[in-house]
Parts: sequence; structure tokens; C-alpha cells
Amino acid sequence: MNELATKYNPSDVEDKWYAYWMKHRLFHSEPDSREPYTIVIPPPNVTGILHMGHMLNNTIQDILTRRARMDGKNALWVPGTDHAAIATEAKVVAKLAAEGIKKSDLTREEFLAHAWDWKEKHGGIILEQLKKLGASCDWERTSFTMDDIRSKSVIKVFVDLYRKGLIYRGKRMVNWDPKARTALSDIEVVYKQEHSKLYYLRYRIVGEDGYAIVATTRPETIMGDTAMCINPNDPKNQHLRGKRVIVPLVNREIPVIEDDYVDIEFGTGCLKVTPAHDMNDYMLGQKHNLETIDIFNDDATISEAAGMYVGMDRFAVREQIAKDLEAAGLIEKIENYENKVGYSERNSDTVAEPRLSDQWFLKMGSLAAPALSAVDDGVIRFVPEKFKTTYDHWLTDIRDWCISRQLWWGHRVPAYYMPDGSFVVAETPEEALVLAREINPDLTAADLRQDEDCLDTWFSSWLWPISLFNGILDPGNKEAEYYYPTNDLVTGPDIIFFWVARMIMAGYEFVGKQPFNNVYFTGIVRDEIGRKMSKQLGNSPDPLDLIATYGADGVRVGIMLSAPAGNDILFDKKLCETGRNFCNKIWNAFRLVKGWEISSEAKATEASAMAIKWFEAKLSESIATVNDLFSKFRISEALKEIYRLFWDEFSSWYLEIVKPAYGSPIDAATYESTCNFFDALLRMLHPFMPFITEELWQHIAERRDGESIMYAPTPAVGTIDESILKMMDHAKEVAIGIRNIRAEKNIPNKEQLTVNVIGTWDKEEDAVISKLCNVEAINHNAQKDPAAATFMVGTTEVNIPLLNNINVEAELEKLNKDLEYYRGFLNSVLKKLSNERFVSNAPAAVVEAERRKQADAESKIASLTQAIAALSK
RNA sequence: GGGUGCUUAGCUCAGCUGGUUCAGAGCAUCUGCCUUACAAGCAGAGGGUCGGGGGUUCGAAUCCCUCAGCACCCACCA
Repeated sequence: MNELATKYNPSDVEDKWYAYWMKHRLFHSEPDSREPYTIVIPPPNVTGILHMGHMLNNTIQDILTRRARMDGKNALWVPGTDHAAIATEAKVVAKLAAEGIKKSDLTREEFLAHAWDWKEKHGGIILEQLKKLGASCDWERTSFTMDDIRSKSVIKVFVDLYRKGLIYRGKRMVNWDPKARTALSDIEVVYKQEHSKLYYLRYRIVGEDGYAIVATTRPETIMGDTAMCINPNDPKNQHLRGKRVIVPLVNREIPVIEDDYVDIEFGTGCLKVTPAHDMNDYMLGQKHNLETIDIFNDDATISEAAGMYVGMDRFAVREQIAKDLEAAGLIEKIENYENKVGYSERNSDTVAEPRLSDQWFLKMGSLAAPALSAVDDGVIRFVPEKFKTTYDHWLTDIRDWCISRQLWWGHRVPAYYMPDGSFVVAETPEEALVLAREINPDLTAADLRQDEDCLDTWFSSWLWPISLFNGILDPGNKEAEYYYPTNDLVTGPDIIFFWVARMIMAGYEFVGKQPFNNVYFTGIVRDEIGRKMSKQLGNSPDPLDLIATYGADGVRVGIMLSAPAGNDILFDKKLCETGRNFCNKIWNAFRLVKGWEISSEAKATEASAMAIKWFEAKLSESIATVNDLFSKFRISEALKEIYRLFWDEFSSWYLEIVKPAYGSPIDAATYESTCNFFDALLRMLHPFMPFITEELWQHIAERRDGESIMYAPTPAVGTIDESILKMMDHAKEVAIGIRNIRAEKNIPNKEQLTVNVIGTWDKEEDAVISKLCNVEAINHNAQKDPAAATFMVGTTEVNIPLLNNINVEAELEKLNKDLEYYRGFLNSVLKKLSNERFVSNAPAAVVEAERRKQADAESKIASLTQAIAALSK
């Protein structure tokens, strides 16, 4: 087919077919009588851009969706984005700062106007990028966690949980992000191992000359010290019992308290207690009724309450105070120390600060119970299963969720304060007023003040599989009934707590059913030397560049070739090259087939007829394998299987056999079978490589406008004729043997050969061998020719008489090497068989197999010995 | 401190229920080929005592124990 280039050009076809699919609304789904198949996308950050993790994740989702669609299901993949409260607010703040605008100078409404502007401008770029990848999402259903339905759902759920008594407000020690100036949940703190210093500080003992030495990593918090604590059982520190000590520099007297929380072995056994700035100290403070001095502002600069270093940053103070303490002779020593420091997950350069503040919490105990059993009982299946343990562990010992954030970009807490400080919780200000009036009939709308806080982003995304179908506001509606529970969720294990676990809880709490049946955890994408891909390292290739270079199909294949479930994937561009080359292979196979001239008179050759029968069986066998792999979510292996089928079996063997001689036409029957095989292969490949398969599928047969491979059925398993598979395996072995002889002896392919078979095989395969190896005649039960190259297939010897004299010495060397090998082999088999315990204990079939090996080896040795004798004459 | 994985060819990894689909694949390397679909290709070749040690078994890459190294997750040791 001359009009087809020798190389596949993805850019010629990708946009064309994506537009075609969109035009014909082929991604769109409505409830109908078919079985539904549903995936909801893990919503990427609305202002984010595509990275390799998304590529992997969404390629898998697309494969699953497209496969389900071809399996005849009503497949729906719902796209959308997440408002990403902290991340997006940080971006908007930074953008405003660049323009010289401070957030603190803006009203909430003004700031939100800027934020929405930003969202309009940058939001959804990532979704456009997904289209380039070929994602078959139903774009008509694109949602956003802050759109109308999703926002109202969040508020409704908040009110519901509040009324159930599961949400409460309270002053608690929480993790604080001083950059974003907001509270964080426990799991939003990431601990990193660090080289720190351990400062040994001198606290003078009141009424004595000596000092008590306290070891701390955070000397800057001494202004907040309100006690020193020792273990009552610590023999070293008995002399401190009941004493008071003086905080160095600060010169405040504090009591020495006793608690067996203190580790006698650590440092000096003396612990400084700073209830406002440490989780444990807070606990001690509560227990021992200590004063709490909050020495930090919300941006972690020193507050007025500290009395010194006011306005300085905490880390600057740490350095300064060390110098000042040193100068005052109040430092005993400073040691190097390894410890873990908690950072804000969203502002990864910012150390989180434990901070006492008023926040909203969700009680988790009753929510966790059904979520735990759903996974334990297998109602929800995790792939790979190992993540069950992690999940169990977290849910078993779960803590309340801090759901409030001191941000503006997000869903505002629907609590309304009355002038006396008490509050009501309601979905709207109007309802709030009604409730407030029940308490105080004199109140007006103007008296109510809505809580300033927003809700954690995850407090909206945990509803995603429900709220996408409006299942919160309109429970039991037609769509929710049809699409929920969704089938598969594809996500990374890093958000198993943030998102997966919470969605399961929400599913049971608000619908009474699991949100999905299977969770497929992908690995983390790393670079070729194992580093996590990140913007900072600059080691993440731009997915769109990759698509431009290798084509979307090539990149999809590249990423899938190395992506077993749950294992990290070391991404190497070379795999995309493999993917691109595969596209090219498919393309050229198509060029070959489409280039044939078809003759209705010609009859199928014997070789072609056999090849067709064989490939039918091979195809069926492969389809069965792929089906099995899909059922186990071994998607990467499924692709490898199809890759091998297309490249090795179809292209290298099948096409080579049926290919007509140059200039000759192909018979119509073989042509038709070949096209049917090609069609089936394209359908198997389509979920992985949507674009090239659509392009070729449209050309392999007549198609109507609007038809698409997207809705062509996945090929079904036919009968698998084992005998023909075996016969062909044998024929391949013979062909490889002959090719080797040609290579060794430098015999051009054009030169026809004669093959003598000493022994026999099924003559049906002769035609195939002749076709593949340009063999003129195969003589069965032939006489041994001493001047022939020889090789063995099974127990049969194959002789190729050569026109030119063969190199006797080289031939002998080869034969002797073979002989040596088979003697060794026979030896090991005999050893096994002479072991009585083996013969009596091993299953009969295994013993039988060994006996057969013995017979084979003996026969081979006999033939080889003969051949050597003949040659040596 | 607890947990979960991993360690197989130079590299990345398969190897699911112990035994001819058990020592594999791809990439890389090497040797021939511009053979009329494809040099982004074709035909071949070499390369591993399956992390160390012990055990169970007729038989172990595969099951058990142990040691070592690596990775990740969880946990309030200043």
C-alpha cells in the first residue's frame, strides 16, 4: 500500500480520532439495561499539571474502562478536579504577592474572587492533557469538588454528622502549618529523619547552688516552659523531688513535677515541659494542671507572650538563644542528634508546629467499623492484597479527624455563632436563623456570624463516588442506583488513608454500601536510578513531550510495560521507545497485508491452510491467558502477552508463512482469515493503544461513520486445538535449526535446500517448513549423508546435504559438543531414576517423564554417535 | 520501636498451587543480514552456583527458620 508511510506517524491520527470519538459522544454513558461498569477518577488538583504518576494512573483507568466497554458493559469513567484547598490557596497567595497584594489586605470575598479567577484560568489544563493521552472519560460529566452539587453535598454531610453527634468543636493540640497558617490533620504531617542538635540546658535549682540539666532539641521553646518533669523512680534525680527550678535566660521559677512518662534513660532524665508546643507536654500539662504559655504567633514567629525575641522566626531564635545561653554559661553541652521532624505535607519545606487551637473534629470510631470489615470480609478487594494490613492497622487505631482549616478557598464550615458565642449548625443562613431563634427569639440575621474556617479538602473528596451521581442530595436517584457502587478504583497507596479509607467510610455512612468493589494500587513512578519523580529534582519528563516524541500509544505501552500492581516503577524513556517501535511494527504488518493483491482464483496453499488453523488456536490460547490476567489485574502482563502474540506469533511466524511470493497474489480465503486475525488483534490491543488500533481498524474493513473499535467486542476464546499447537512448535524448531545452518554455513536465503530426515515427523508440517526456509524437498526416512550439516529435533536427526564441501572438523566439534551435553543430561536423569526413594515417592507421572527423558537422551546419543562415526570416515 | 515488601543475567523485572512452559522476558552486548511490510527492522549467540547460612522433602528460585542489605508505611521518646 504505497500511500502508507513506512513509519507510523501518531500526530496524523491521534487528534483526528479523539475528535471523532468526542463528536459521536462515544465516551458518554447513560443508565440503560446493560450491566454498568464505573470508574471515578481520583480528582487531580484543579490547577495542577499532568505528571508521570497521573500518566500511569489514568492509563490504567482508561485500559480498564475501554476493556469493559468492549466487553459489552455500559462503561463510564467520570472525570473531575479537586479544589485542593491548601495547595491552591498557596498558589493564589503567591500570585497575589507577586503583584504586591497581601492576602491580609483583602476581604474574604475579594480573595475568593481572585481564587476563582485563577481557577478559571488554570483549572482544567490537566483534563485537556488527559485527552492527549487518549482518556475515554465522559467529559459531559466533568465535575469539581467546589461546584454546586458537590458543595451542597459537603455542607449537608457536615450538618448530618453534626446532628448525629459525630462532629464537635474543641480546643485541642493540632498540627499547624505556619506557612499556610492553618491546622492540619495528623496524616498531613510527614516525618523526615534529620541531623539535629541536642542541647543540654542548665536549670538552676531554687535554693541550691547546683543545676538540673535538661536535654532538648528545641531550646527556643523555653519561654513556654511551665514545669520540669522527672520520673519518680529515677535514682539519679531523687534530689530534685519537690524542688523548683529556674528557666535559663527567662528566669522564671517552675515546679519539678513527677511522672513515669519520662524515660529515665533519655538525656539526663529531666524533661522540660512546654504544654503549648508539644503533644506530650500538653498531656502532662493537663494531667498536672500546668499553665500553658503560647509563645508562637500563627506564622511561628515569637509572640508577645514569650516576653523575649518577640517577632523573630522560631529557627532564628533557636540559633540566637543557643548563643545567648552559651554566653550566659547556661549550656552544659551540645550533641549531634538524629531525630524525626514533622513537615507539612502540602508545604513540604515547612516544619509543622504542634499548636493549641479551636478546631472542628470528626469522631471516627463508628465510621471505621464497617469500613474495616468491608475490606476484611473481601467485599472490597485490594490489589495487591498487602495493603490490607496497612489499612487494617490504621483503621483499628484511628484518631479523630481534624476537619477544619484556616483557609478561605474551600467549603466554609456551616456553623453560625450567636452573640453569646454559642452556635447553631445548619445548611443555610436561613435555617440557621430559624434554629437560633428557637434559642433566642430576638435574634436577627445580622446577629449571626458564620464560622470563618473551611473544611479539609478530603472532607469533600471522600464523598466523590457518591456526590458525582448526586447521591448525597438526592439519595437513591436513578443514576446513583445504576452507577453506584462503582467497580474499580485506581490510585496510589500514598492516599490509602487520606482518601481510600475515608471514601469507604462515607460509602457505608451515607449510602450503606461500599463505594467500589476493587481498589487497584499503582506503584510510585521513579526515575531510572530509583528517585521519586519530583519537580524539585527536575527528573520527571513532561508527559506531553513524551507524547509528542513517541505518540500517546507508545507512551502508554512504555509505562504499562513496567507497571506491575503495587510495585514502584522505574520509568525509563527507553520503554516508550519500545512502545513506539511496537506501533511501527503493527503499522508495517498492516502495510504488508493491505499491500497484497487478492486473487479469487488462487487456492490457499497447504502451508497457509495450516498456518490459519494454527493461529486460530494460538489466538484463542492467548485470549484465554489475557482474560485470566485481567481478572487478576495483571494488566502489565496482559499487555506483554498481546505484544508477544502480535510480534512473535503473528508477525514473525504467521505472516511469514502466508505471505505470497513476490509479485504473486494471495488467495481470497487466506486474505480474509488474515484480516480477521488482524481485526481480533487490534481489538485485543485497543484498550492499551486506542489511537493506532482505531486508525487501522477503520481501514481493515468497511466502516460506517460513527462506528468505532471502541464498541467492537473483545475477541472470544474459540476451540484450542492442542495437536496443531504441538505440530507447529515442532515445525518452528525445525525452521530454527535450518536457519542456524544457513547462518553458520553462510548459505544465502535464496539458495534452495534439501532436507533429509533420519526418522520421521508429521508430514503435514512439511509445507510450512518449506515455505519458511526455502526448502525444495524434505526426504523422510532418508539415508544419512556424510557430507551434510546436522541437527537434532527431539529424537529425529535432520541432515542438510550441502553443495559445497562442509568443514568436517567444525561439524565434528559441534556434534561432539552436543554428544557431551546429552551424556551429561542422561547421567543426571539416570541418577534420579536410580534413587529408589525418588521412584517410590514421586508421583507416577513425574517418574514417567524422567523415563521418557532417558529414552530421548539415549536415542539422541545413538544418532549423534552414528553421525560422528559417519563423518570421521 | 512495630509492620509490610524486596534481593533471580550488565540493567529493569516475570517466575501464581514445590517436579519439561524452570532457570525465563525485555533492554543492553556480540555475530550475520540494506532478504520486496518493518534497520524504530530481520536471523542468531553469549551471559545467572536464583542475597548468605541452615532446615523440611525423593526433589527447593519456589515452603520453614535465621542472618545481612535495601525500600516503604505506622508510632508522642524530649
